[in-house]
Amino acid sequence: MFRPVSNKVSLPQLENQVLSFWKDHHIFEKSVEARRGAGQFTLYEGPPTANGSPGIHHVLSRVFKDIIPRYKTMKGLYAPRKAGWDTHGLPVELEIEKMLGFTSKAQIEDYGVARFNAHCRESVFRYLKEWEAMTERIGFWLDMEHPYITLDNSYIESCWWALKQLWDKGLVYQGYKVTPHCPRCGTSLSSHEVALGYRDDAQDPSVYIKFKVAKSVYKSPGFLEKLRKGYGDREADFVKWLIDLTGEKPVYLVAWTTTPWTLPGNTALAVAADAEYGIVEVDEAYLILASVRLGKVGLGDAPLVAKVTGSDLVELRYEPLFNPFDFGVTVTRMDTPEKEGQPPSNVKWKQLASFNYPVIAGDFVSLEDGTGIVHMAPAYGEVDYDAGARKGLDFVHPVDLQGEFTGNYPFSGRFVKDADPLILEDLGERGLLYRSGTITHTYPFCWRCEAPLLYYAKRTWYIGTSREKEALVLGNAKINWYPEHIKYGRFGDWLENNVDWAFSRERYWGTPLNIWSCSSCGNYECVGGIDELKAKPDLKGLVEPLDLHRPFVDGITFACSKCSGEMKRQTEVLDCWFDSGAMPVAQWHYPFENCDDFDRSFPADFICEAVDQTRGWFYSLHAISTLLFGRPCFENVICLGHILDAEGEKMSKAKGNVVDPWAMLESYGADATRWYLITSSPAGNVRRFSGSIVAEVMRNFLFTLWNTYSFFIIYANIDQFDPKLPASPSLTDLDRWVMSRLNELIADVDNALDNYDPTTAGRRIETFVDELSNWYVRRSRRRFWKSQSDADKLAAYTTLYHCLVTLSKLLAPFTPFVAEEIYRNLVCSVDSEAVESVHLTDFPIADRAQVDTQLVDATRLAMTVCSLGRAARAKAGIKVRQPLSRVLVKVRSAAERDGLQRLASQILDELNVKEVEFAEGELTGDERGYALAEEGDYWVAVATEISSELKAEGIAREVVRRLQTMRRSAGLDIADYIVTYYQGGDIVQQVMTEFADYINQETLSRELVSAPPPDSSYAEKYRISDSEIVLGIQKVTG
RNA sequence: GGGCCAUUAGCUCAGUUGGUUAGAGCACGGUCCUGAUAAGACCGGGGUCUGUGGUUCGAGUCCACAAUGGCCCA
Repeated sequence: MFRPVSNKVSLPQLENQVLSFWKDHHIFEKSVEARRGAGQFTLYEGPPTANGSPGIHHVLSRVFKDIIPRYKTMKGLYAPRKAGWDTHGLPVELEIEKMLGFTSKAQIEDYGVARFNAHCRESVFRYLKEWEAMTERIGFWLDMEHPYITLDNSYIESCWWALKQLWDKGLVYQGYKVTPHCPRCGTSLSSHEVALGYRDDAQDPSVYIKFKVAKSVYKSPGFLEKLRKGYGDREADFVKWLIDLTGEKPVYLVAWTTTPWTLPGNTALAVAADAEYGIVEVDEAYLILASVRLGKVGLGDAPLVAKVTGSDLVELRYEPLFNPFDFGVTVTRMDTPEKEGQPPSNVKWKQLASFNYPVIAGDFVSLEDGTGIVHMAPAYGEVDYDAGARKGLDFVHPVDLQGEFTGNYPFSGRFVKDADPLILEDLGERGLLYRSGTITHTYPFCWRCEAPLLYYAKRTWYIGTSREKEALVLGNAKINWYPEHIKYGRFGDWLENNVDWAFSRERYWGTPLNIWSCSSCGNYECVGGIDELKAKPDLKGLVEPLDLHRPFVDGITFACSKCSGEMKRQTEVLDCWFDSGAMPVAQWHYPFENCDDFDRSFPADFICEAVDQTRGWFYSLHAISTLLFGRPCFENVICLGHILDAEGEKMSKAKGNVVDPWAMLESYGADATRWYLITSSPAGNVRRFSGSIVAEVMRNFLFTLWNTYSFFIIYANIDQFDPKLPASPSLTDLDRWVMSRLNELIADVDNALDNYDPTTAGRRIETFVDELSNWYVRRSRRRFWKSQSDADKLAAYTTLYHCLVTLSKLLAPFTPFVAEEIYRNLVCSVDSEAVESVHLTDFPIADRAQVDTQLVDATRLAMTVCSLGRAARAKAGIKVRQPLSRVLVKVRSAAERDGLQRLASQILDELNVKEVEFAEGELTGDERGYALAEEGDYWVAVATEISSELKAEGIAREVVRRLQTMRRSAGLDIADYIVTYYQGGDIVQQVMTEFADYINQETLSRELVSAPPPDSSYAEKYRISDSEIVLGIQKVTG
C-alpha cells in the first residue's frame, strides 16, 4: 500500500516535514558521502556579506547554486559544498556607526577600536543566524556546520600568506590614489556612498586662468640644445619660433576650472594633440587656446596671430601660479615614473629642489567645454594623478585631511571652499584671471554630513594586477560564462582595461594589513603568517590568545632586519574583496593545513553570483588566483541578472518595495519559489519579481504534478497495484507515446543541466507534466477505472508509475521537497530495500530505444485533430457528451493518415464519435451536414446529424454525469457501491434499460430501480433533453 | 560621459540558420468537459514585435542611430 495522500496539499507544511526527514536522517551528508572516492565537483560558495537580512535576490542565487551540485551528485560525482560568510568591511562598520550615532572616524577612535570591533563581530553573527535559517528553508544544501568565516584567525592568516606571496613577487607597492574624501568625516567614501550624494544644483566658480609661458627658461644658456636632445627638433623649433613671434610681450595659456582651490596644486597643463589652437593678441599680450573655443569665451573677434596644433605646444614650460617654494610647500615626484606599458614598481617618492611645469598631451582633453587646455593637479584628480604617474609630473599637495590649506599662503588655514574667492582675488590682482563667473552643475556631497566631497590623492597600497593582464585575459578565455556575452563583454572589457588594485583601507573592521614598516629607516616587511610573526626578533606587544584584528595587532612590534629599529604595523586593513577573493586558499587555511582539501577543490567547477560581481567577487577570485597560481580558479560560472520589483524598479529599503522571501516561503513554499526563479526567465536576464506568479506556478505546475501523483495513489491503492510485479508486456500506443516523451525529456533535461541551463530543463519538465496530466492520464482514466484487472490496466499502472518515479528524480535538483515526497511514497512505501531518499538515487538515463518519433509525431497530430474537432463541435453547438456518427479529417499525406489511423481509438474517444474517415485534398462541398474547423493544412469536420440512437446514448452519458456529480455531493467514497432510483418519461425508461450495463459500470451501481427514490437516498430532479428526470442514489453497505 | 544587457498582448515569457497569417500561460468574457485536478478544452477581445533609417525578393530576427529601463565604470 502506498500512503494515501490528499489532493488538497499544503506545500509549505509538507516541506517542513521533508526538512525534518532530511535532518533526522542526515540525507545531505549521506548524499555527499555516498559519492566519496568518485570524481569531485566543486562549488565555491561566494560568501554572502553578513551585514543584513537576506532578500529575494539572495534566494535566487542560492537556488541556482543548489541545483547544479544536486544534479552532479545524482550523476555520480562527489560534491562537498562548504558554506562561507563574508564578515568584514565598511558596510558592517557603517551600521555600527549608525547604531552608536557616530559621524566620523575620530569618534570611533575615542570610543575605542576594541569596543567598536566587538560590536561589528556581534552584529555579523546575528545576521548569520537569519541566513542559516533561510538557507535551510529553501533547501539549499550546504555544509553550514563547517563554514569558512572571513573573521577567523585561520582565514586571516591565509590572506596574509596570499598577500606575502604577491609581496615576494614584487607585486605590492605603495602609491597614491585619488578618492572622494569628506573633509568633515575625515574619511574616503566608497563609490556607492558617493552615488548617494550627487546634487545637480551645486553652485561653483567657473573661472578662466592665465598661465604665463616661461620664456625666461628658454633664454637660459644651452636650454634649447638640451630640449632638442631630450625631446627632438620639433619642440625646440617651436619654442624658438614662438619667442621670435611674441618678442617681449607675455604669452598665456588659458585654462578653465570650477575648483580654484586646486590651482596651488597645479603642475601641468594638458592639450589635445590633434586639435588646432589659436594665438590671439589682446592688450599687449598673447593668449593661447583651442580655436573652436575662442568664440565661446569672447575672443572670436580678437586678432588671430597664428594657428598651431596641440602637439606643438607640448613641452612648453610655464610659470607656477603659486610657486610652492615661496609658500613653504614641498614638491615631490615619483622616482621611477610609470611609463606606458611598463609595470609599476615599488615607487619611492623623492623631494625636489626645483619644479618643472610642462604642457602635456592628453586624450582626455575635451573641446566641448573650457578652453581645450586642461589644468592638471595630480593631487586632486584621478585623471590628473594617472597622467602625473605616467609622465613623472611634480606633485604638490598643500591641503590637509580637514580640507584646510597648509603652508604659508595668504589663505593658509582656510577651508578650501572658503579659500576659493581669496585665490581668485589674488590671481586677479596679478592679472592672471581672464574671466570669472559661476556655474550650476552636478557635484557629489557627503551623504552623511552634506559637506562637499574633495577629490584627494591619498597614500594607498596597490597590487600590480595590470602587470599580469595578459595572464588574466588568457585565463578568462578558458572559463565558460553563462550567459556567454559576459565573457568578452563586461568581464573581458574589465580585464582589458585592468588597473592596479588599490586594496588598503583606512578602517577598523577587516583583515589587518600585514605590512610592518621601520620607524627608523623606512624599511618595509610583509609578514606571511603567525609563526613567522612570532619568530621575529625582539617581538613585543603580542597578546595571547591572539586575535588577528585591530587593535590587538596594532601594538605588535619587532626589530627591523636592516637597522634594528622598531617595526610598526601599517594601520590599514584589507579591502574585503581581498578576503572573499582569497577563499580558494583561505577556506582551507591553506597552506598551513588541509593542503589535500585545497588541492582537490581547486579550481572550482562552478560558481554562481549576480552580474554586479563582475567587478566584485568574480574579479577578486580571478585576480588573486591568477597572481598566486597563474590560472583561473573557476571553470563554469552562471552570472545572474538582477531582480527588480513588479514595476521594474530596483528594490531598496528606502522605496519599501523589497520582497521578503519568508512571505513567499510561508504562502507558497520553497519549491514554488524555486520553480518560479528557475523557469520564469533565463538566469542572466533581469527579472521583475511577482508574487502572483509564484502562486500561479504553484497552481499550474506543482498542483498539476501533485494531482497526477495523488490520482495514481488513489487508484493504485484501490487496485492494490504492486510495482514490483514484472512490467506488463501489453503496452498500448498511449503508453509507448508517454514513454517516448519521457525518454526525450530525460535526454533534454540532462543535456540542459550539463550546459548549466536549468531554465530550459525546467521548462521541458513543465511541458511533460502538462502532457502527462492532460493527455496521458486524461486518455487513460478509463483504464484505471474499469473493474477488471487485466494486462491493459497493469500496463497503465506500470507506465504511470514509471513516469512519476522518473519525474521525481528529474525534479530532485529543482524542487527537492515535492520530489522527495513523491519518491518516498511511490518507492520507499512499498520497497524496504530502496534507498531512503530521491537525493541518493542516480539521475535517470535516457533510453533512446524507447523513443518512437513516428508515434510522437502522430500523437501531436492527433492532439491537433482533437482540438479542431472540439472547435467544430462548439461551432455546431453540440456538447462533447453527445455522441456523433463520424468525423472527417483532412491530412496532408498517406503517412499522416496511417499515423492517425493507428491512433483512431484515441480520437474517437476524445471527440465522442463513432468513426473517423480521412480525406486528402481541398474541401469539396460534400461536407453538408458537417460542422468544420480548420487550421493550416488541416481541417476536421464532424457530422452534425443526431439519430435517435445517438440521442439515447447522449442521454445515457448525461445521466452518468449527473449520477457522478450526485455521488460526490452525497459524500460517497470513490469506490462505494450504490443503488440507483429513477423516474421519468418514455425516453428515460428506454435509456435506463438500454444502457443499464454502461450506467451501472460507470457509476458503480448494483442496480437501476425504476421507482421514486426512498427518503434515505440522495435525490435530485433534472431536465435532460426536454424530459423531466428524478434520480436518487443510495449507498450499498457490505 | 563610456561600456554591457534588455524592450514581443494588460502581466510573465517563447519565437531555431532571415521565409506562410508572430505564439503560450496568467488575467477578462462566453461555452464546454470532468469522480485526479486549485486543473483542462473550445471560442472571443487584446500586438504599428520600443522608435527611425538601412541591407534584402522577404526583417520580430541582420546593421546603424535614438528612446526607455537595469547593471557596471567615469
